[in-house]
Amino acid sequence: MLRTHEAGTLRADHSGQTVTLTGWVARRRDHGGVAFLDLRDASGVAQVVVRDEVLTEGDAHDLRNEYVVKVVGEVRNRPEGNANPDLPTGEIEVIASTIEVLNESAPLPFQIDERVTVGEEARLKHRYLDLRRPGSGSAGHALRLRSKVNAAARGVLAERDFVEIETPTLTRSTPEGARDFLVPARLAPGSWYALPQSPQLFKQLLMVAGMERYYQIARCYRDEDFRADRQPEFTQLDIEMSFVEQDDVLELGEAVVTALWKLIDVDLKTPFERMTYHEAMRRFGTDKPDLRFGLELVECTEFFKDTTFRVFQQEYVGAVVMPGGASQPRKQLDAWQEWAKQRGARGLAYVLVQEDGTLGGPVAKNLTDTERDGLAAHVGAQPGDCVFFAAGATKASRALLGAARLEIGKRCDLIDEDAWSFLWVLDAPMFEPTAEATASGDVALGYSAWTAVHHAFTSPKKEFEDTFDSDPGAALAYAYDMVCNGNEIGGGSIRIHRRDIQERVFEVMGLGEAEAQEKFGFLLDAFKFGAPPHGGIAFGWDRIVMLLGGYDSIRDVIAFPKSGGGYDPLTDAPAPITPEQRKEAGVDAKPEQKPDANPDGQGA
RNA sequence: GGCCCCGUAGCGCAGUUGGUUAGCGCGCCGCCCUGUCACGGCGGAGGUCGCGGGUUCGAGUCCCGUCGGGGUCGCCA
Repeated sequence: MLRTHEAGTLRADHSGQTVTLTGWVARRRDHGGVAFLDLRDASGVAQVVVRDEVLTEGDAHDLRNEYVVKVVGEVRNRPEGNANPDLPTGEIEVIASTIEVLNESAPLPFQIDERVTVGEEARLKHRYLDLRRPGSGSAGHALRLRSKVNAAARGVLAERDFVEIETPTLTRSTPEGARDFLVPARLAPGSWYALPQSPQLFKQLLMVAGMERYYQIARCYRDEDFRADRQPEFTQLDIEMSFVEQDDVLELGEAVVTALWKLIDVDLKTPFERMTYHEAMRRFGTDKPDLRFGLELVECTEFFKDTTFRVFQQEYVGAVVMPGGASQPRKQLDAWQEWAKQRGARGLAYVLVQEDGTLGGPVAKNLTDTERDGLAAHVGAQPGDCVFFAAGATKASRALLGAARLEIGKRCDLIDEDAWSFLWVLDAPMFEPTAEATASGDVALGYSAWTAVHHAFTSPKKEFEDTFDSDPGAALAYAYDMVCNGNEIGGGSIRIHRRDIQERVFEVMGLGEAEAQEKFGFLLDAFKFGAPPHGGIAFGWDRIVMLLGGYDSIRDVIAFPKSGGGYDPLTDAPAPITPEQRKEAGVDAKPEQKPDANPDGQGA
């Protein structure tokens, strides 16, 4: 090693020792005859005192920020009154006897000092400098945390004899909802690999293979539009187990997550709270409720059963209360309308409960006396509160109220930012009407009235085994999501392992035998040979590290993330290819037209 | 794809109702300084105001378009 100690580890009891340090010049305070260098390495910072003669000898007179240096010197306690209590190494300093410049640094595009704010665009373009920035909120800290997260998960899984297995990243398009990234196959011009959206099918094959307990920290690829919590390539902790029931998977999931939160000194209570999908939708208007605050939705359909107010004569009427909301100025209430419209709603009806108990706002005068008298009590509103209503289709109205609940929680500061709320959302429906899916632009798999909510291999709950095809809308699945503070951080299901049930599921989805065989024949084939009952779960790894570290974006916890449009500001990828590459890759090759070829190129 | 916000020096930002030479902090360059710790002092360099068009006597400022970034809805295990 070029050094004997790491700068950030030096303490008063090193005093008197001669040490060799290596690192970067974080800052230089030159007083003419003596200069103070803050020497930074990965462990932290130590102050080095350099006399003018030593600087001259080391040809280090023009030392600038981020020069790489090697310092030999003696550790000693700082003179009386010169200690720096803000620094872990503040008791001591290193009196340099020699200093050697190992490398110079050009002037920086931005300052490494973590107290200086730098825009994300600049940081991503020079990510290697961004990662060099110290501090607990830095991207570099996030990567170190992430490494510990990986190790903690591996620890739990190794303890239980799980097998870590890598699956291909060049594969066939798998039947999940998103667009695939495609890679041309040079040796088969006109044919393409797809990058996996997840290792879903491979992990099921591994169960058929008798591995029994599989996991992988797996890179997944989806060609969709991005968000703060989405990247074109992202990471899942992917797990699959044989001979298990739903409770076994949930228990394992809790064990993994508990180990992760221990890293930030949070003890999670297990088992986690459980809630059915329907209950979550009814009470919170979402399948990933944030339970750090109350403010549940109130069903009002029955209450307004005989209403004369046309707006409320709907399949569903619901409400959410905004504490103290009655004092909002008119402008603010109008802004709520805009907010609702942005979400595709017509608006957000509201009633203001005045301090004297009378009701205000434009809706109030349309209500009958009985309705006015009972309303506040029914929705649990106090004088001074504002009651927001949504009326219309059940699903859309609840979604709007659920979003309003969150917005109210934020605006009224009802969310305890230090709290961690974990729960399982269980019993998701197996199918949703294709109309709902396609109306929202979804590409439905198959050609029937129903499409799978989770995916096509999700097992119906035992009590729906006989009826899921006669009444698909009512069928519930062994499907579960782990929710943390309103974020879905993991999800999975018990899979179908019986061929007859799988075929009936395909039938509900309108997927013919030939088409099923074409899309994932290799899985169906495998299932002929003694597929064990199995199930699993996948965790959104980037999102989990983001939550653990308190970051706002998953870009902060990815070493080299992409910006909007899938662009990498560091490498300038994606980039055009040369005509030669184009020819060789076979990008433009026309595939041979098979007689029964399906024109649908979506790969589901 | 829709909507909202942003784009001014290497970085972070200000720039009034459209008005003369576009500012501030940090950084950078030079000189000085022996106890500083986001050291300090003196001096200096650095700008196609994202790009294109328009309105105007005059545009960083107003209008249209476009590109880039961020957020959000759509979409997305």
